[in-house]
Amino acid sequence: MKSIRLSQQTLQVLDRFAMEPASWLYGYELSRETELKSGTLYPILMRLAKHQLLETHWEHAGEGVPPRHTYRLTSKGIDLVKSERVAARKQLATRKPATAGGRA
Amino acid sequence: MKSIRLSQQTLQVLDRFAMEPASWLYGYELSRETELKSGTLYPILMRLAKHQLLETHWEHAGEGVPPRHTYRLTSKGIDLVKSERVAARKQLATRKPATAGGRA
DNA sequence: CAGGAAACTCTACATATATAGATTTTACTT
DNA sequence: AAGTAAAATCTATATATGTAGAGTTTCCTG
Repeated sequence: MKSIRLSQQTLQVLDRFAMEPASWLYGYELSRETELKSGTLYPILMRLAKHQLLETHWEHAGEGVPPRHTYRLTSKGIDLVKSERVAARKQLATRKPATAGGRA
Repeated sequence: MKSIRLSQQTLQVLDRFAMEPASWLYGYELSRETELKSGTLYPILMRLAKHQLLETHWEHAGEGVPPRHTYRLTSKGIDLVKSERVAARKQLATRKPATAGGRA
């Protein structure tokens, strides 16, 4: 399996998951928070799940309540988010040296 | 529990179920076939279920497929539909005598 | 770097279930 | 029959998930 492309939109989604690494989140909620359209978001979620960065689950809330398709970071997903953070910091350091921590 | 009101729309729905008394049907399908709007249809289904004329079930079709809320006639529902049919025939007979079965 | 293939995004639409609140219909009571 | 209370319908909107297909971006290879 080819490795996934970490577009800006995909990173946005991963970052939202990284805020609460243990929680199950569902599409509509994510679409409100990231302001990604469903036609962008759902394919991203499916790709992330296919690459096992997210695991999925249909949540049964109750009798009259339609089940929700929920997603959560796998440990592989958590690792990826962490290393992406490191990479982002490094790149930032290269391009804009010492905005924070420079001489007073 | 007060007995349910058998409006024209409710009878339409019951009749559709009576066409296939053993099958589970779901809302969207019924809304296309009866041309009832979802805002009319879903409350009818919920009322019929509340009165135990229909039983309900969330159908899990598969991994990528959202579950559907399906409904089916209970035996009580089947009885009611049958007796409604008899009642309708009687009323018809009273009002329009012998359109079918008259003398040749 | 140019060209093409694959991956991805975006717009639009389809599928699916449900609720809020205004209006209408029905049933009950006098 | 008129009043009224309850029940049902209807319009509009929200919630929720997904796909098709056009267009764009990215990656890879010569």
